[in-house]
Amino acid sequence: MPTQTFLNLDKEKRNRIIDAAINLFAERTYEQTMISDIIKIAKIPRGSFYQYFEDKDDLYFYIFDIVKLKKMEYMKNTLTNYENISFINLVRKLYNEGVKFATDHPKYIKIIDNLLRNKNYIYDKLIKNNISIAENIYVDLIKKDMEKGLIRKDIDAITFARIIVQLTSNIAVEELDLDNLELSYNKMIDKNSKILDIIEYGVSERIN
Amino acid sequence: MPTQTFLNLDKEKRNRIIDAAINLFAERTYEQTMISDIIKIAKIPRGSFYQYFEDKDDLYFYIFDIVKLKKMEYMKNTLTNYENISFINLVRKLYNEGVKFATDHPKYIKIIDNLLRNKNYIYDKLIKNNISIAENIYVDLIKKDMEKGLIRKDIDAITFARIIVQLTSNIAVEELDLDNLELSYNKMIDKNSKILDIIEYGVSERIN
DNA sequence: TAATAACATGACAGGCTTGTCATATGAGGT
DNA sequence: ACCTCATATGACAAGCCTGTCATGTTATTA
Repeated sequence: MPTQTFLNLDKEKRNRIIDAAINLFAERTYEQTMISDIIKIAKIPRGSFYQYFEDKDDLYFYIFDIVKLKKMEYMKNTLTNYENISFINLVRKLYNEGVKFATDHPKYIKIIDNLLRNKNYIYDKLIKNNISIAENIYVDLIKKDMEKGLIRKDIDAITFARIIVQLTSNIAVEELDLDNLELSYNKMIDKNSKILDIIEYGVSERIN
Repeated sequence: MPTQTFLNLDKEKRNRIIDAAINLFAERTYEQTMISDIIKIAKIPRGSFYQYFEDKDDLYFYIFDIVKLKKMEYMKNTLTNYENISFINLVRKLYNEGVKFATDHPKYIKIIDNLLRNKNYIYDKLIKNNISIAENIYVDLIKKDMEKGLIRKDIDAITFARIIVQLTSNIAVEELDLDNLELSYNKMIDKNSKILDIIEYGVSERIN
């Protein structure tokens, strides 16, 4: 948590620091990003930084919170209202919302991507837990769809949930090209749809 | 490449260094592993290390080569002789051979895992290229199976290949428990089989 | 045995980072 | 004008790591 001093800062200065951090964490991993770089770009003295944040972790968590909140804005609706939709279509929707978020806020998605690519203690703190929560929710939804006959009952729900987590958390970002966001958007949407088509067919009730 | 001096070393000393490196690279990532740790465990002076290897990269590449060669031993047969087998069954076979390798040489698979989890420049050098080679081979095989009617023709071959790469390179290791290798083995084989069942059905020709 | 080549050794310089602290500056209230 | 509290500042200590090098030590060969 940033200090009160940081929160009291005038907006311009605060944003200078936040922007510098976002730009750097988007370019490099957590370890590769040095406080020295951040203060150089944000044009604040070293001493000030430590008056605003306890340490690098403190800053990173603060920035990641901003990213997370923004991503939630895109998914909130879907996540609070998924009763009347099949699991696969829920995943489709979330995926597409994620893609929209990614192209609207490429730097934010780069930050997330850097975190996912680097499974250190920060990853453990910020992601690991959430993934297992997601997995559990997915398993429940999959089981419901099994009852409804949308998914074969001989599928292993946990395995299926993990396939989804695995595929959704990684593949999309590879296509993100900062210089051509519109093309990236279309590519990602297309790819997601193709992946989920295969999966959907793979788990659907066999027609005998 | 290690120096001639290193290769001239008596076996005991050479193995002490190799073992120390393997143990450390299995426990920690490349960046987290310090030369100081290696020489402490191998019980050689700092100066000697630099008489054997140019730097940390040099040692790492050497160790990784050992790992790669060992893994190849397990897959060689399948990889040189995959004409009369469907793509999905090839993947099944390779996957199961990978699992055998993993349980026979848990430290080696940990080294690979640490590399896959940390996408830095070492990853780029050692893995990235191979993945795209694998992808290309997969695409060819997928297309052949499409001709044979084993895989639906409306599947996007590249997408399918990537799904396979993605799933096979990541999921298995999560189950590896060094304290119970037999159980791990069974779990991994089981999981792989379940994943590939879903995928196989997902891409197979629809029966109308 | 003497000379030469191969190998061993650890102190040390150099580079980079983080976090601290004593001091300076400014803003608001009385 | 003065005092006080909040904020600003950058030099610096301390830590850590890498790679080098001058100097021993051992092996080999003539």
